Amino acid sequence: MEKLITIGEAAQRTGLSAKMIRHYEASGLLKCSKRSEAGYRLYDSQQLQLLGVIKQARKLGFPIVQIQSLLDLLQNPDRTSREVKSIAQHHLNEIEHKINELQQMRETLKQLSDNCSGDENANCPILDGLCQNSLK
Amino acid sequence: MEKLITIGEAAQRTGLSAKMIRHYEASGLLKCSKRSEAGYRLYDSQQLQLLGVIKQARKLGFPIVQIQSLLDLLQNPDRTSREVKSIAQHHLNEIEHKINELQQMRETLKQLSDNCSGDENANCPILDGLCQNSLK
DNA sequence: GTTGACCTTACCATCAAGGGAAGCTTCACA
DNA sequence: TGTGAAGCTTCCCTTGATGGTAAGGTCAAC
Repeated sequence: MEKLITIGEAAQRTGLSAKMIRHYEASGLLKCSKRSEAGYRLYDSQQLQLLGVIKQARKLGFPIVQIQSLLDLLQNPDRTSREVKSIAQHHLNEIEHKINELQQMRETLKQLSDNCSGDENANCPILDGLCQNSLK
Repeated sequence: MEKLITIGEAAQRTGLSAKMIRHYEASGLLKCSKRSEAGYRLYDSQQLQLLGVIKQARKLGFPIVQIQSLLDLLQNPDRTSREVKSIAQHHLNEIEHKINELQQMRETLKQLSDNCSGDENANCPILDGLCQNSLK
C-alpha cells in the first residue's frame, strides 16, 4: 500500500505553500488522488513528484498554462521532445524580451542618475529627464 | 485664459489611455483641475505636463507609489536632488534584481533546451530537468 | 477532554491595465 | 430641428501568482 501524505507534508517536501498547492488544483494543474474521510487532501508519491515538477517549472518562470502543457506532455508516452522544446523556446523568448525591456530601463535610468549630483541642490537631471515628454 | 482640454485629448497627447488617466487619479497621483458643467474632466497645460511625467516614469517602470513621490518632489521647490536620486537608485536596484533573476532563469532554461534534440523522440532532457526535484 | 496544530472553504488584497455596460453630453450634418 | 455618432461619466469584472484572514471541522497528544 502506497504511503499517502497530507497537504502540509507535501508543502514541506516540495517547498510550495499549502495555499499554492490548493491554488494549482483550482487552476486545473493537479488534483489530489484521494481525500480522507474528514475531507483532507491526500497525495501519493507520484503526485508529490508532479508537485515537485510544478515547483521547478515555477522557479523557471513558466506560467501556469504552460506548466499545464508540460505536465500533460510529461504524462503522455506519445509526446515528442519537439513539443516540449517548443514550449521551452517560447518561454525563453518571453524571458529574453523582458530582459531587454529591463535593460533598456536600466540604461536610461542610469544615465539620468549618473548626471544627478544627489546633493542639497534642487536642480535635478532626473526630474528634467522625466519632464522631457514628447507631447503631441 | 488657459486652454482646457478633455480627457480624450489629454490621452492622445500624452500617449496614456483615458482609462489609465482616471485610474491614476483614483490612485491619488493627479486630480484634474476642473470639471465642465456636465462633469467632464478638464486639464490645463500644467496638468498635461504632469501626465507626461507620469507616462515617462511608467515607461521607466517606476511603480505608482514612487511616481507619487517624484511628482511631489517635482512640485516642491525645497526638494533636494538627493531625495530624487535616492528614489531612482532604489528603483534601479529593483530593476537589476529582476534582471538577475531573469538571467538565471534564462541560463538554466537554455542549458536544458540546448540538450534537447527537439525531434520525434519522446526522451526529453527538459522534462528530465524539471523532474530533478529536491524533495525533502 | 482540552489544547494546539493542522485541515477545510470562502472571501479579500495586491499591481497595472483593460473590457464592457448603462447612461448622459456634445457635435456635426441633413 | 432631429438624429446619430463619438465622447464622456461611473461602476463592476478580469487578469496572474501569491498571501492574508476568518470561521469552522479534525486529529493527536497529554
